[in-house]
Amino acid sequence: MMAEKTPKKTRVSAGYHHGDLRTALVEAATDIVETEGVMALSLRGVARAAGVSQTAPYHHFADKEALLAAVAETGFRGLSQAMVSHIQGIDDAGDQLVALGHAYVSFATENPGRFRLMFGPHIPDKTAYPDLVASGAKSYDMIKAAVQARRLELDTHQGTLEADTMAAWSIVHGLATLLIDSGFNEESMGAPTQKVLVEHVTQALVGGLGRGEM
Amino acid sequence: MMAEKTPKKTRVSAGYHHGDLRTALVEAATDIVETEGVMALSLRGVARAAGVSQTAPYHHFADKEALLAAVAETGFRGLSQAMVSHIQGIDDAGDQLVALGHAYVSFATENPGRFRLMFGPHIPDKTAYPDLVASGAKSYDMIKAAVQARRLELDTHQGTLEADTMAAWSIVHGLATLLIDSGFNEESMGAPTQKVLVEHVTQALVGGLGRGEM
DNA sequence: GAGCTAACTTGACAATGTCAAGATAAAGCC
DNA sequence: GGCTTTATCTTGACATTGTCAAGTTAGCTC
Repeated sequence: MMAEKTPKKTRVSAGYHHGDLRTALVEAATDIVETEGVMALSLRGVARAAGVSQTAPYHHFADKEALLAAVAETGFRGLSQAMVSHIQGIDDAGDQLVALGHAYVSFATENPGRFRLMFGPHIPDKTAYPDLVASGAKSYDMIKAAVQARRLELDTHQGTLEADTMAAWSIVHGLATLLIDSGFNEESMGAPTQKVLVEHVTQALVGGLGRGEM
Repeated sequence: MMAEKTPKKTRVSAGYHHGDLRTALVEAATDIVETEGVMALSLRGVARAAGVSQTAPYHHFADKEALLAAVAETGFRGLSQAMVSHIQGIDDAGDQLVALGHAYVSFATENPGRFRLMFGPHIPDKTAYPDLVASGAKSYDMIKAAVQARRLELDTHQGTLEADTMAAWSIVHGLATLLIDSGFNEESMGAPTQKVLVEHVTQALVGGLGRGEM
């Protein structure tokens, strides 16, 4: 036989014990969230998709919301991963910020279901899931680091680092949510326009950061 | 008697016919959305709050989503109203943009439930509700007009009006959603900070708009 | 092997969204 | 006035859902 043993992480498939139901459930849920939307997801449906009984998920998640939190967490991990790989080899802080913007917006438009889950109201109190908060903080910290570097480049001491970080985060986050939420893509523009938009929008910010008029 | 007749818009209260169930339902739903969150809203609960049977709402709304759309619509109306009143008497386009930012963010933080409903995934296909789209477009148009004016002030012909509008909308929308979604308010800052943040963030944009480095 | 425990199942319950059929009353027509 | 029409609201029902309680299975330790 080709595979003599079934280690921990691979599915054992057709037994009473599933082998790795937890990740199977997260994957099935992610799939549903991405293809049919959060609204269409039911715990029972996820269990069905994973080939187990309705109550099996309760041995791995406290309730439906906890499953969603796990899905959101993998989303945050994917997001910060994408951000990391987008700034590799870029030294200029301004360029880094633009690159982070591209990564952020691309992730959102490519995984709208997860993105909405990550920031939407389906997990009302996200602080109840420490792992969620932790993986979410990574993206924030990356933006903050780039903003910090940019401030050093410009020798800016105006405003606070946090406020500038919020500005940077706001603009990419806003663009991302607007792109996926307000049916902008399809009608009024084509595929390449998104990149141009991100470029323009982030440049507007990068150009404006050091220049307060207050 | 003090009130001799019951005109169309006031509740007739205790009859078989309600008088104005539609608006009563929207009001009850808005209340629940704002106090307990969208997640906690059930059609039956709304009906209960309005003092009617479970299926009464179906004579005024096709389904639960249609009720939510109506709530969201009043939200959009309130938003553009707030925006209008915030720029009254302001001539400078840059100042107008800042004022619009304040209006936008204040509306979001003061009506987080409605705001989440307006842009969140609970109404998956918003284009199915023309009135919703129409009232949403008003806010967009106001931002666009201010951006247009700002471009004239700066004599900018760089990028497109739409792209600049998206930049402006993105930054205020992003800030608004981040403020209400990522538990930022309570912990790390006090009440006055929000205003400062809006000021800083919008100024960063206004300062950057005319200054592309592309 | 015996027993322990985690993983899974069946069965049930209350709550929900929604449909079908009937009851009520307000408005229009004579 | 009385009669008919029609919009409004109700009762009753159904499938689906989230979740609990109690039982079953099987892998692990000794």
